Amino acid sequence: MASIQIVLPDNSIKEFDHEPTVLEVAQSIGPRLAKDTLGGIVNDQHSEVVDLRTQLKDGDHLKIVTLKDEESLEVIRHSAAHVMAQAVQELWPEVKVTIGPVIENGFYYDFDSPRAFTPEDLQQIEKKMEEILRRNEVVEREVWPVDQAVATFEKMGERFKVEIIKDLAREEGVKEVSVYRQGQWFDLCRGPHVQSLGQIKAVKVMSLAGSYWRGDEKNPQLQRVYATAFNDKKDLAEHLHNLEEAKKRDHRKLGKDLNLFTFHPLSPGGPFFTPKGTVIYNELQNFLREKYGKYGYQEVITPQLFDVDLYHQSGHYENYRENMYFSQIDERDFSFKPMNCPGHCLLYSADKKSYRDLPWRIADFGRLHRHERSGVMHGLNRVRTFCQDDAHIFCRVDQLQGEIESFMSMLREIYKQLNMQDYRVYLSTRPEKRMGSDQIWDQAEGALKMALEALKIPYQVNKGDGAFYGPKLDIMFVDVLKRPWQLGTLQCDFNMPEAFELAYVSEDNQEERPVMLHRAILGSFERFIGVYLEHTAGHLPTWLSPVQVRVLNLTDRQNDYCAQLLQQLQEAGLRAEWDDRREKLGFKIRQAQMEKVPYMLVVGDREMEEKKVTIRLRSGQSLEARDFGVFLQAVRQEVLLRQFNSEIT
RNA sequence: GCCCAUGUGGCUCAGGGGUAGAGCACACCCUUGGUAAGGGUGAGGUCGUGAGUUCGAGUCUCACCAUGGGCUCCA
Repeated sequence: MASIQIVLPDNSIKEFDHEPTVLEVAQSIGPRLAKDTLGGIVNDQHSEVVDLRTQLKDGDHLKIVTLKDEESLEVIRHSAAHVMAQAVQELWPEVKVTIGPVIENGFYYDFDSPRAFTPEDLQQIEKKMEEILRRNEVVEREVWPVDQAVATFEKMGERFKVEIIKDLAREEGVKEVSVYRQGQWFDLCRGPHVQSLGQIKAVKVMSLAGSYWRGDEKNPQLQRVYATAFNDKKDLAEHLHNLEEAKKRDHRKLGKDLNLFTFHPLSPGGPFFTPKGTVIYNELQNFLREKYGKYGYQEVITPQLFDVDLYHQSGHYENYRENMYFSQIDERDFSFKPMNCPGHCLLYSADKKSYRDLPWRIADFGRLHRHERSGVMHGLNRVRTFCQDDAHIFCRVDQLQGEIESFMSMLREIYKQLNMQDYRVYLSTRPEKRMGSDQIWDQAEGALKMALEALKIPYQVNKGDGAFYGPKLDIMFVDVLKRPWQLGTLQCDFNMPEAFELAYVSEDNQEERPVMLHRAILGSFERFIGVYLEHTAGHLPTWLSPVQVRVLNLTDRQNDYCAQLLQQLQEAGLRAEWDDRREKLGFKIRQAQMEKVPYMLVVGDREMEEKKVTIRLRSGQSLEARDFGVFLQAVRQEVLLRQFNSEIT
């Protein structure tokens, strides 16, 4: 018999007289390894883990996955999802199962239950899961013909499973399906799964939520139980700790604690920025204005309210009405603008444009209103009124690449200055349903690609994910907690210029249609402030801090000196305060710390006599006393240059 | 919009049928204090809104409003 060779990561070869499973290979290496085996990675395919019961072929490269490997989490969690489903059905046999996939930090299972689960039920589920894990049952894989599977699940009343199997048979022509059995309980599943349930060391049921069968509102509503599983108790504890940390830097909490913004029931989704929050808002706007100057943009102001006819022309009424606010005045229908582009098109055609006017880059900090569905609002991240750092560029097709490059450079510059170094770029290309000729799409997609390549910016292609009116770039910012946020975007638009019959006169005196680029870097000020607060945990750079310097006196003997300092700080354009309350230094420091004031100037008799200040940073570090003028210069410089980190040490 | 949870002074929360509590913040007084809370006194709430049950409702029931977790992850 021909021998079957399996290649291990160190390039050693194991030989078999038949096609072995992953587990058999592990057994051939050693019993300890076999015991710990959770799956395998075959031929290094995107580190996708296959079931340990998978049969290997001659010449396969195999990496055995054990508890020690990151990849094992997927297997553990997948099996833990089955354990949860089993636990729920042991507790409430009438509950039907649907699906239970692994997600980013855990897994969930969607149940069809006649009774809504309660928070107490979650604890019960967790207890039952632990009980099942202790039984340490062996997990077995069985392969059933479709007919048998349908009949079995039908008899059990598991209608969702039946639907899944029938769909698989119909859409993918599947003839048989795999079933995993643990003791009496079994579930239809592709795998991979553990050898025995005792290999799952740490589980935690997290939360409860509503969901819909196959994610569609029209389908029956299911109950989703979120949970997670880890390789050991320590990792689980660490994960829970990280969640606590994320909670601490939740922008809604910081917004309250730092007194930056608030909400009122009379304007759901309508944030109020306090004086302090408004400082951040305006500073960001000024920051962008400075960049606009550098990159050749002109700022414009356009109306808030438009006759609905505008939105018929732009197509928003037909496609976006659900999200718009309307108002009738003098028997005429108006709508609040949900975006700036239609207004900008009107402004574009207010006068005759020549090719010499292009590219025409106009920026607008106009307020937008979008009627988001009531259940989707979330702090500053999703609101109903907001302001984008929006701009539109009208240009010729052959100018596209240059404009895209310029945009990406500007984005890179801004993100770098804000210490947002980690971001990903996605290029979405033509969808099935689209407008415009293939030639225009070729040009636009080509321009996007060439611009990214010219700047050596790595990107991923989302094939077919573009808008019907043009391809786009989406920029996902990844924050310090590794969470992605979509902030920046650049979209090519062939539709709007068409709808508004925009034109320019070319060199040879022909009327030509410009291309329109929609672009934003921060997204919206609202969302950006939310994201940035979480990214920095509220430790905003000095130039964005509502209070930049606070003077703290020890006794009222220093009052005159402190008043002088305050005046000089304010005259230098800094946002400075003097805490002149008759409180102890420790108390004043505590307060300034909690407000995350970047610089605390401690002034006692010593400082006063030597005309110095002692600086305390919000990091807790205390610096030695120095000349006030030197400090003032340094802070001014830091603010002027909008530095992220303090140079004062 | 849908499912579940929550809503008590500015903030964080306790109280679960007999008519409102704490800490912080706030005001005043004492304390002049060297790097994250000195002490005292006081003011402040028709307990999200509306209806119902009850002799009596923050407390139980229902409706509404708002907020929070989700509704994208597909055997």
